[in-house]
Amino acid sequence: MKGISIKDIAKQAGVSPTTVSFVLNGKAKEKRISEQVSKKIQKIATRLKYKPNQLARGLRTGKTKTIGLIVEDIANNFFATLAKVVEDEADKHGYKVLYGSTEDNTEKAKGLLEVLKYRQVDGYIITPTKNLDKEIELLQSAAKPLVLVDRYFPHVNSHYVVLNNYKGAYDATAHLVEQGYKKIAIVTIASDQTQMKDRLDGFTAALKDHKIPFNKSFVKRLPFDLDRESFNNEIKKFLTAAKGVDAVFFATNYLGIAGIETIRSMGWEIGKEIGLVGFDDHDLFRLHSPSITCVSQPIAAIGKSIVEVLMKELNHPAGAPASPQQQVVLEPELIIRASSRR
Amino acid sequence: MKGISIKDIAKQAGVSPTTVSFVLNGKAKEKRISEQVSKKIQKIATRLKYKPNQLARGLRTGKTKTIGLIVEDIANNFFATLAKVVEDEADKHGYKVLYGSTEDNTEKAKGLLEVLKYRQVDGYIITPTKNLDKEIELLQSAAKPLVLVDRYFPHVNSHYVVLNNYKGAYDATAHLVEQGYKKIAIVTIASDQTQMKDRLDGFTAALKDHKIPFNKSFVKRLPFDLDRESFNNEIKKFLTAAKGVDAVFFATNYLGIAGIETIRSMGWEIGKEIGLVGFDDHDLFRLHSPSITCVSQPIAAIGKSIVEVLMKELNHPAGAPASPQQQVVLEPELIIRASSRR
DNA sequence: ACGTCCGGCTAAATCGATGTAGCATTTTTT
DNA sequence: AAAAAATGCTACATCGATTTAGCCGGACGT
Repeated sequence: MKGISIKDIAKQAGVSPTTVSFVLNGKAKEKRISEQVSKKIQKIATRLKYKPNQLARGLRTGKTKTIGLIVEDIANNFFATLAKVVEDEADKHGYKVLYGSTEDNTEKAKGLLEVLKYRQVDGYIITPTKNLDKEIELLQSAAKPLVLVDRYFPHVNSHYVVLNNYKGAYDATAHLVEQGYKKIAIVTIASDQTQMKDRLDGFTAALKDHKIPFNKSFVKRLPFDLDRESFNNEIKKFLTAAKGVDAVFFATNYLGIAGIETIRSMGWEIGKEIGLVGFDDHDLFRLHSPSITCVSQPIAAIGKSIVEVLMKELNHPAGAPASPQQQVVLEPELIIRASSRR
Repeated sequence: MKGISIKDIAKQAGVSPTTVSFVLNGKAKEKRISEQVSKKIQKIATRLKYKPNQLARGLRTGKTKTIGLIVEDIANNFFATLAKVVEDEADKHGYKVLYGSTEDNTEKAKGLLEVLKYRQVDGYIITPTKNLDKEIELLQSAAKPLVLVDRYFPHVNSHYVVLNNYKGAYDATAHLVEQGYKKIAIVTIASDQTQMKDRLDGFTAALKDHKIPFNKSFVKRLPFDLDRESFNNEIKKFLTAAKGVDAVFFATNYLGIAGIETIRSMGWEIGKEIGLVGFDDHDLFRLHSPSITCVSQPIAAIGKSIVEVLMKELNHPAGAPASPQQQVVLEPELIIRASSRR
C-alpha cells in the first residue's frame, strides 16, 4: 500500500504535478488554472482519497501541523484531562499532538524539547520545570510559537495560561478561617515555581488578613519525586509535629490524596478533628466521606485558552510585527464540601 | 534557527554529504570510510550538535520512529496511566507517540487512523471500537505493525494484549457469592466487544458454577456515551427495579464511580445493605468509606507487553517470514476490600 | 505585420537524508 | 607489466509536495 501521491493524480488527469498542487491548495484562481482542469483534478483527488504526505509537505514548507505538549505527568488526572481538551481543540485546527511527561525533571524536559524540535513541531505547549527558562528563551529567539501552562517564569515575557493560584489558595485558607479553624497548616511541594509560590503566598496572605499568626512549623514543603508511601510518611511526621493543628490545606491533588490517606491512618476524623482542603477536583474528593473541599481549576477553559493563544501565534504571518505576549490568568472555584465545615 | 544539516557538516569536514551520512549511520566500516575522516566527521557532528531532520529521513526511509496510540479516552485513569507506560517504553526504543481518543466512536477512530496514516506512523497501538475490524484488516494487509489493546476481534488474527476479563469478572462474582450474597446484579456497557462480553460471561459463569439462578432483570447494559448524570439516573432506575438485589458488580471504572455515587444517593449502605465490586483500581476505590473491592489490571505489564510486541514487529526485516500473531492475556488481581465483605 | 499581454499551464529546483552505482587511485595477483 | 582487486570516497537519483520562473500560443493594439 504505497499511498496516493500527487503524481498519480497528475497522471490520471493528464496534467503536471504542479497543476495538481495548485488546485489542491486552493490556488487555482490565483494561478489561473481553468475551471475544467480544476474540477477534474478535484474529482480525481476525491475518488482516489488523496491525502498529502505530511512528511514531504513538512519538509518543504517547514510546517508539520503538529504541536508538542509537555506536561508534568500525563497519568495525573489534571494533566490527562487537560491533554484531552488540548487534543480536541488542536484537532479543530487540523493539528495533532505529540506529548511527553517531564516528571518535573528538568533533564527530562530538555530531552523532550530536543526530540520535539527535531521532529519539527510547529508549536509548543509547555508545563515548564524549574530551570527551563533558558530553553524557553532559546525557543522564543528562534521564533517558535510557544505557550506555557500551569506556571511561568516571571522574568520571561512569554505567552502563558495559568490559574490564579494565589486566589485559589487565599480563598481556601480564608474559608477555613471563616469556619473557625485557627491553626491551619499547608502541605505543598518544595518548588519555587510560580504555581507553588503563589499557592503558598495566597495561604500566608489569607492568614495575615485574618490576623492569624504565621507559624513556620505549620508549613511543610515536600519534594515532588516521592512515592506514595514516602508522601504518607512525611505528612504523618509533619502533622504529628505540628502541635494543635486543626486544619490542613494540601496544595496539589496528589498531596491531597496522600493527605486523606495519612490522616485517616492516624485516626483523626476529617471535618471534625481536622479541616481539610485539597487542590483540583477529583472523583475521590467528591465521593469521599466526608466529601473534600477543594480549589477547582477550569480545565476546559484552560485548554481552550492555551490552544487559542497558540493558534493565534501559529497563524501569525512571518513578517508581521510580533503581537504582545498573552498572559491569561483564569479564576479558580472553591468547591465547599464537608471536610472543611464545622 | 535553521538547524544543522548534513551538508553543513560535509562542508566543514571537506567531504561529501554521502560520506557524512555513512559515518553517522554507523556504516563507516561497511562503506570503507577511513578512521581519520570518520572521526573528524563524528567530532564535527558532536560539536554542531547535529540531529537528523526526522521529516527528511522519514520521507526517504519511510520510517518516522513514531507510533500511533489510539485509546478510548485519555482522560480516563486507566488509559492515561497506560499511555504513560507506553510513552516511557516507546521512548526506550527511540519512538515517540502520537495519540488520540476515540470516545468509543467508530467514526472518530477511523478519523484518527486516517490522520495517523498520512502522518506515516510506523506502527499502531489501538483500542478498537465496535466496527473497526475492517480497518484493522486493511492495516494488516498493508503490513503495518499493529497491536490491539484492551479488546480484540475474535475473527481477526492480530497481535493483541488484553486482560483476562473473563477471570476478572468470574473472580469478582465468585467472591461475592462466597461472601454470602445471593442476588447479584451487574451493570455493564452495552457493547459486544470482547472486553465487555468476557466480563459478562465471567459473571454469568460464576453464578452458574455456584448454582445461583440467572435473572435477566439483574443485568443492566448501558450505552457508553452517557454523561455522569445519565449514568446515575439509569443505575438508580435499574437498582430500584431489581427487587431484592444484594450486591452489584460494576464492569468498568467509571460505572463503579457512578454506582457508588448513585447507591449512596439512594441511601443504601455499601458493604452492608449492598455489596459492591468495581473494575480497575482507583484512588477513590482505595480511600472510599467503605473501601471498594475491585478487579485490578496490571497496567504496567500491559503497557510493557504492548510495546514489546509492537517493537518485535517493527524490527521485523521486510522480507522475513511473518512471525505468528502474539496474543497476550494478562491476569487480573482481585483486590478485596470492605465493600464486598460481610 | 509585429510587438505586447495574458491566460493556462509546466519544468525544474528545493527541503534533508539516504543509498546505489561508480570513479579514481592504490595495492595485489599472476 | 598488465590485469584484477581492493580502497576511499562521491555524483546523483530518490522520497512527495511546494513554488519560482518561465514557456507557448492566441488575442489585442497600432
